[in-house]
This record gives sequence, structure tokens and C-alpha cells, in this order.
Amino acid sequence: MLKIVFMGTPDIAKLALERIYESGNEILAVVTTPDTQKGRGMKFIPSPVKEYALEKGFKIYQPEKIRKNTEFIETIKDLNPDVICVVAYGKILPKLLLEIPKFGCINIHPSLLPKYRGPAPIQWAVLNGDKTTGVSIMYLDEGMDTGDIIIQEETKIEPKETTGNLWNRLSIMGANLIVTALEQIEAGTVQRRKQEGEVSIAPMLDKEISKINWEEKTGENICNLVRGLNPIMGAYSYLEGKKIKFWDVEYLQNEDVIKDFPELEEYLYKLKDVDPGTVLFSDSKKGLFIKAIDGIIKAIEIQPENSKRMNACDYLRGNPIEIGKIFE
RNA sequence: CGCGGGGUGGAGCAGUUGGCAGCUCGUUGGGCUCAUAACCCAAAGGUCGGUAGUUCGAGUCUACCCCCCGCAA
Repeated sequence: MLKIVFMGTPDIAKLALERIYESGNEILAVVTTPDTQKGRGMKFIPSPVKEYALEKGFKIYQPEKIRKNTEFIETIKDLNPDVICVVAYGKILPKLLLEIPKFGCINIHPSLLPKYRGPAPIQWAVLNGDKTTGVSIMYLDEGMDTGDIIIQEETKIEPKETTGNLWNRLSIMGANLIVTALEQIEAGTVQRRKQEGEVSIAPMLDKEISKINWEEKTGENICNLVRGLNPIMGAYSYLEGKKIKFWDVEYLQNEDVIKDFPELEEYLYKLKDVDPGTVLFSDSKKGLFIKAIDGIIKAIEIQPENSKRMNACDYLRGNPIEIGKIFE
């Protein structure tokens, strides 16, 4: 049994905390970011980690800042933890804190380091259309995700998998893996190795990215954008001044569409002349088809302005879209 | 007391200056088809988010409440 201080904030961290606790370790304290005003009405919402900690009665700390917060650092020092586990805490730990636990500070990072160092590794793996990714358990050092690796596990990214799906899977993998790492630390069999391979950075997602660029992006790019931003932001486009978000789309070749809908064949000759983003076919039974530079995007799940997500076909029933209108 | 949008048959929407609650689909039954997600005919299905009020009369106007959604953080 190890004595652990856990630092983390979102749901991915909550799951890890849960597993660490359930596998028989002692949680000396939980550190999470202060409650923030979120959502409609700007109410103060505790982080998922805090909720779980409250439920289990763990000691909770929510310092505003930790760099130069000597009082907080002393508090942690007094707890005398064997290990500090950090999972998506949201703040960079100062050296003074890193040096406290005798077995070090370990971290879950949801990518195969050194690929995708930084805050948005899962999102970027999907956005870039990667076929595989993984989870790394590593020692923290003063850099950004540059510490030595303890264990890594790889997983495939399914062709239609969204960031949300992958996020859930990696959360579980990470939670299990950090427990394994803790067991190794306790048993004294833990190994560490330097990060090797090509380094890349996964920066925070810019808002700009969520607008679909029909002119320049290929059908595959658009598909990756849509699933990569689901469910965090959603990719959007404007139709007649109204913002429409795309939550699920399918990328089709012209031939695929003709095969399913022979009646579209008469439109085929027009395809070359039409601008990307143009609505090629719109019907509440067959769906909504939009031209991309190299094929056709079929909208499956969309979200109109001020409304909720819905099936594209449902939307078209009450809001018919004329063929020839252009998304931009 | 951050800003804004909205709750109308199972789904998505319309409903003008208050005056019989509609549209596109779906569902059920029937018909036509070699056949169909196509077409034709018919039917069922709503206390219009809730409560109180104004009125001869409220989906529509007023007040309060509940729920949902978007932006912003």
C-alpha cells in the first residue's frame, strides 16, 4: 500500500483516482482546481475529482496557485506522500513540489510520448486521422510532458471513432495502467526510460479550427475534423447566415452516392462546376449531401442554431434546405 | 442576479392584428405494383411545458414557476 497525494481535475482524472483508491492505496489528500463558474447561470461547479473526493471523504485542497505557494507546498510535505499522482491537473508543478515524494511524481498522458506532448493529445490524434495512439505513464519533470516513461500501451483508433469515444477508452486504459505502475513502484521493479522518437506538440485547440473550410479541406479532412471535435466543440459552417454544427458526417465518393441513388446521376455532370460547400441533394428521407473538393459529405447528425443535436433528416422535415444553397 | 433562443400529436417545424390547431414525415389499416424507402385512399394520435390572471373567447396578451438549448467562461 502506497501513501498517495492525487492531483487532477476532469473526469479522466476522477476515473484514475477511483482505480488507485480501489486497488488498495491510501489517499492522503486530493488536490484539484478551485470550483469555477461554468455553464448557464454561471454557477459554481466542483470538478469531477472533487465530487468523488467529497463522496469518499478525502482531504481536499484547492489552491489558486501552487508556484511560490509555500504554505501549500509545506502542507503536502507534511503529509509525507510516497507518490504524487498527477492526471490532467491543469497547472504546472514547481520543482519544490516534484521533490517531495520519495518515489516521485507520476502522470498519465494520453498519447504515445514523445508524440503529442501538451494539453490536447487525444483531440489531435483524431483530427490528424491517426490510426493508432496510446497512453503513457511517466515521471514528471519540470518540462511539459518530457519526463521518463514507465509504461506505454498502444491502441487502435477506429475509423469512425470520435474524440469522445477515444477519450473514454484512454481514460480507462490510463487508470488501469497507472495502477500497474504503482504496483511496480511498490514492488521495486519499476523501470524508467528516456523518451525516444519524434517529438510533436498537441497545443490547445483554437476556436478558429472548428469552422469547416470547404474550399481547402478534403472530404477526409472534414470527416476527421467533425469526429475530432465531437463532443468538445463541434465543427460548424454557415448556411444563409445561420450557424449549423456538424456532429456526424460520412465521406462518400461520387460513385458511392450514385450507386445508392441512381436518380442523382443527372446531377453528376454538374458536380465539376459547383463550388465546394454546395448542397447537392436535400431530402428528409435520403438526407443532406454536400459537395467537398474531392467527393461528397453526407451530413448525418447536425445541430441548428439555438437548438439541440438532431438527425439531419429530422432537421430537413421542418427546415427544408434548397438544393444549390452553399455552406460557407 | 452574465447574454440570448426555445417548449404545439411519436420526430422536425408553422401558427399572421386573440376567433374551429396546421405542415412535412412517422405509425395503423386498405389499395396499386414483380417489387419498393415509390405512388393512391383512409384512420388513429394534442389538457399547445405548468399555475394564476385579462377576455364573450387565449397556442396567441400579462405575471410567476419548471424544463431544454446556444454563446460566454
